[in-house]
Amino acid sequence: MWFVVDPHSSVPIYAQIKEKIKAMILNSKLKPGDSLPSIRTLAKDIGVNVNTVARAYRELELEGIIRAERGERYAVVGFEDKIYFETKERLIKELKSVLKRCQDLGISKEEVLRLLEEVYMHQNEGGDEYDNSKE
Amino acid sequence: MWFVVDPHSSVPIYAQIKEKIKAMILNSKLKPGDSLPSIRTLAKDIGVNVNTVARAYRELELEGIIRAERGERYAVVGFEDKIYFETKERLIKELKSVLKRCQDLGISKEEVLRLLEEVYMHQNEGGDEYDNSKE
Amino acid sequence: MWFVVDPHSSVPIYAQIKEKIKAMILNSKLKPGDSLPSIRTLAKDIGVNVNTVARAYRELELEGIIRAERGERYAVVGFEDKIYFETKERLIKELKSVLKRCQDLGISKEEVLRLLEEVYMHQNEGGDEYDNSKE
Amino acid sequence: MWFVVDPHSSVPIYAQIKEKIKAMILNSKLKPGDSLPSIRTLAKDIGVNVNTVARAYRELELEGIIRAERGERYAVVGFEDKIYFETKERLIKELKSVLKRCQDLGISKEEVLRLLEEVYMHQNEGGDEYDNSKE
DNA sequence: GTGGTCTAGACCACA
DNA sequence: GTGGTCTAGACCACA
Repeated sequence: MWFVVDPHSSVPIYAQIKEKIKAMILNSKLKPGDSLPSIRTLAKDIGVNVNTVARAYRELELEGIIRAERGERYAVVGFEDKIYFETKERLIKELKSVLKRCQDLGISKEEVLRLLEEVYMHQNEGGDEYDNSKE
Repeated sequence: MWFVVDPHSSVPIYAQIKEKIKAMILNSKLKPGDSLPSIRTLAKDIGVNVNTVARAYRELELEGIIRAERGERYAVVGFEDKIYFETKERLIKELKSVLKRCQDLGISKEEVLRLLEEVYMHQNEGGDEYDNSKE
Repeated sequence: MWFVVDPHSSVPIYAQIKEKIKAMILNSKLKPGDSLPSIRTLAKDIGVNVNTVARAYRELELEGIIRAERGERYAVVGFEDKIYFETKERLIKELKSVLKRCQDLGISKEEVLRLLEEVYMHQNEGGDEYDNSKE
Repeated sequence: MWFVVDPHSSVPIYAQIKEKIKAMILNSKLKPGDSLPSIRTLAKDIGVNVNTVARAYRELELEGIIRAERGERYAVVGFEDKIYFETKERLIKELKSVLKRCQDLGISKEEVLRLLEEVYMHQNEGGDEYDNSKE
C-alpha cells in the first residue's frame, strides 16, 4: 500500500493506521466496496507486526467502517457521518490543545500561520506520509 | 499554584507540568531566583500524584531550568536559549504533525484559521488552563 | 438442494452443512442409497465456496455417513448409532453451556421456556433455515 | 479472582472474560465504583496471558462498562441498558440457533426441558464456572 | 506497583 | 491464500 507510519510518534501505530485509512476514505482514495490489502500484506508493506495491523482493522470493523467476511478480504463499508464527526472532533480538540501550548511557549500567531500555509500548500498530492517532519 | 492539568490529555501529566513552568518563565511569571512550590504542595494543589510532580522537577533540573536547594526547595534558574529553542522546535514538530492530520481528515484551512484566531484572541489573560476544550 | 446456511453464525459453515445433512438423514429426507448433490452443485446452490462443501463431505465420509462413488457422486450410507449419539452429545454440551451463559446474564427460565416453545412449535415444516433470527 | 475460563470452548477466551464480568455486574457481585483485579493479577489467576485479559478490559472500556485512569486500576462504571440489551439479544439469538439445531437433530422438547431445569436449579450459588461440562 | 503497545511466532479455522 | 486468537516477553509511561 501507500502510506508511511511513524514508529517514534506518540500516536500509537495502530491508531495511525486507523486514521490513515479513514483519511483515504474521505479522500475517495478508498471507496465503499474497495478491498483493503490483507493484514499480512499491509504489515509487510509498512514494516510493522501483523498484530498491529490486525488491531487497527479489528477496531475499524467495530466502528463499522470496514468489514470482513469469513476467509475473505476486508472491504470498505463507508464512513458514517457520526463516526466521521467524532473522529474530526477528537482531532480538533488535539489541535486546539497544541495551539494553546504554542501560545504559552511564546510561538507567535504569524509563525503558526506560516506553518499552516506550508502544510496546506501541498495539496495532498502525496499525502501519503504520516509525519515526515520526524527523523 | 496557578495552573491546571488535564488528566485525559494524551500529553503526560509530568510533561504538561514541565511545559507550564517553562511557559511561566517565558511569561516572567516566574523569574530567576524565585522559588517553586514544594513537590508535595504542588501535587496537592493540582491534584496529581507526588511522583508525577517529582518527575517533572527532576527533568527540569536536568535541563538546568530549576535547581534543588536545601530542604525540598526548588528555585528557578532560568531558561537557556538553547533549551528554549529545543523545546520550541519539538512543539513545532508536533503542531506540524497535527496540522497534516487535519488536512488528511479534510479539515479546511479556514477552519484551522478560525481555531487559531480563537485561541490567540485570549491574550493569555488566564493562560492557566491546559486544554479547556475538554469537559 | 434444500437448505440455508448462515454465513454470520459463529458455527463454521462446513459444520452447518454437516449437521444439516445428518438432520436430513434422521428426518428420512435422505435415505441410505440416495445420492447427494455434487460438491459443485451444492456449493452453487447454497452460495458457499466449493472447498467448504468439499470439507463437509470429506468429514462426513470419514464418519462413515456418506460414501464417495465414481465421478464426483456421493451417496448416503446411513447414520450409525454411535456417531449419532456422539453428535447429539456434543450438541447437548453446547446447549448446556449456552443455557449457563443465559442464566449468568440474568435471562429468566420463563424466557428460555418461551423460546423453547416457539422453536419447537414449528414442527420442522420447513426446517430449512439455519438461524432465521438474523437479518 | 473468581471465575474459570474454558480454553477449549469455541468462544474466545477474551470474550468469555468480557461476558463473565458483565454477568458479575448484573449479579451485583461487582458494583459501580468497584475496582477490578489488575490485568496481571487476573491473568495469573485464571491462567491466561496478560494480553488476553488486556484485550477483554480494553473492549469493555470501549463499551463504556469499565474505565481506567492513568496508572490506576480499572473500575466498574456500570452497564448501560443499551449495551445490556445488545448483549442479551446476541445471546438469545445464539440460544435460538442452538435450540433449532437440537430440534433438527431430533432432541426432544422434554430432553431440553430437563437440561433447562438442571442448569437453572443451581441458583447460581457457584455460578463461577464458565462451562464445566467440558473436560 | 499499574496499564499500553508492540513484536515474533505459533496454531487454528476458513475458502 | 485469508483472518482470528493466543502466548511469551520486551519496553515504555505513569503513579
